[in-house]
Amino acid sequence: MSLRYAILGFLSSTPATGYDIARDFDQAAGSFWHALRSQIYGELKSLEEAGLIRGKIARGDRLRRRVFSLTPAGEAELQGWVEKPNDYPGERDAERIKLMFLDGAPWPVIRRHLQDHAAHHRARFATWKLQHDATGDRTHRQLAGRLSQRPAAEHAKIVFLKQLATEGNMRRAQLEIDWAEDAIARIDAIEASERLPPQRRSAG
Amino acid sequence: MSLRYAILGFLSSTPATGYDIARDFDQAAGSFWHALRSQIYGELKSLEEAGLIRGKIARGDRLRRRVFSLTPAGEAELQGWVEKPNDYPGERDAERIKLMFLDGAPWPVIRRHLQDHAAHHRARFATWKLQHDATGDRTHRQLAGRLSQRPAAEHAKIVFLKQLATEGNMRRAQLEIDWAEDAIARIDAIEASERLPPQRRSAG
DNA sequence: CTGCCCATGTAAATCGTTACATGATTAC
DNA sequence: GTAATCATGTAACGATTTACATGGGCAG
Repeated sequence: MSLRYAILGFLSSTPATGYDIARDFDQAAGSFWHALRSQIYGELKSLEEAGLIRGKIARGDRLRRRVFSLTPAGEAELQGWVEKPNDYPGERDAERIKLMFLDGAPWPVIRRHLQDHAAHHRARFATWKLQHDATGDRTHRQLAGRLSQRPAAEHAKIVFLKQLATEGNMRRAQLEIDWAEDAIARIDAIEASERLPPQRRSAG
Repeated sequence: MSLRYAILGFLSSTPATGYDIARDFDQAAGSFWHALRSQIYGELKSLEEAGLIRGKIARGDRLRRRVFSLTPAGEAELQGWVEKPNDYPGERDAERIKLMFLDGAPWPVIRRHLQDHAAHHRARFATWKLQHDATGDRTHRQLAGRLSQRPAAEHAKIVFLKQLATEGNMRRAQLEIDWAEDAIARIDAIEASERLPPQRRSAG
């Protein structure tokens, strides 16, 4: 059900077309909830049928783009949802399964797995950092829209929460990098010791 | 597709019935890939049709339980999969969406959200630690099965990788706890300063 | 007038959850 | 005998991915 609310959240910052949402989702609410165009259009349809959003075609728009915005019911629905305790999904982590069952593979294959992992999270870190910085200096598009419709007294809180979220994700990415690099160092040590002929315990 | 491989991985440690898998999944391969009984039975059926596992009813078993084990094709399929680079799924994190759009809620509601988050991950940490310790002393059931069918020379590697995985998850859980506690402390400070009458900058 | 981006969808298939259905065995 | 647990599934629904389909506007 979360896509529903990710979209409501997006639209609570600024009205947008389905295309806008699909295009910007990965830099805004959707950076925490990935979704594809096809799914977004479907969800918009169902949100409109539920009366939570309304789509209007600006007169004179030749492309007949439908610009969606929240209805009061939609605002209430979003607010009700965010205040409900989160229910955490079960673990689903293919990377860990691969790692565990790589125990029949040679060390270089395992090292590669961990290097890929670190590389992936270095890229993730960079994109979270961009969002974090763009939030700090208020150049972030969605954020700017949100601030513009809220009293100045609330701005600090809005920025604080958004940065709390992005900061947490930066810390997560950094942890994955550190974990993988630690693991690689330990594997280097293991491999080095395996390459030596078996040693006696005494140094005599 | 990963459930398929989580099950293949499970069965690569020990033969089991669908019921066994469903019961023990959360302490074994399934601790990294949550799944329900109904889905497991379905996947077993499809794995058997694909010739990757085989189910046998032990003669004399009144319950006619089907004990599944990997075929050589299944072993090859698993090995091929784990060595392929992982493709990381898009972000899907309802907690972060809630946090961001809690900016219209009072601080106590936000603090509660973060306390719940910390509590959730304290529980997760504890279960990962149990697995990690049970791996270290070889009392972990699935691990014991796996070790018993592999040469002693490989045991250290098998334990190392499993502990690498559980250790990583412990670190993740700890990070979430730290992040939430940091955030709560910052909110405490904000609230304390908000409760004071607006202060002038000079201390005169 | 051609290729690219804007813009909106539908269809089919797969993956995952929730609810339902059934029967055997074991402990009390 | 009856309740709990063992054991195996099916059905319906919802969420997600992949592929397909269509047409307008704009720059060269």
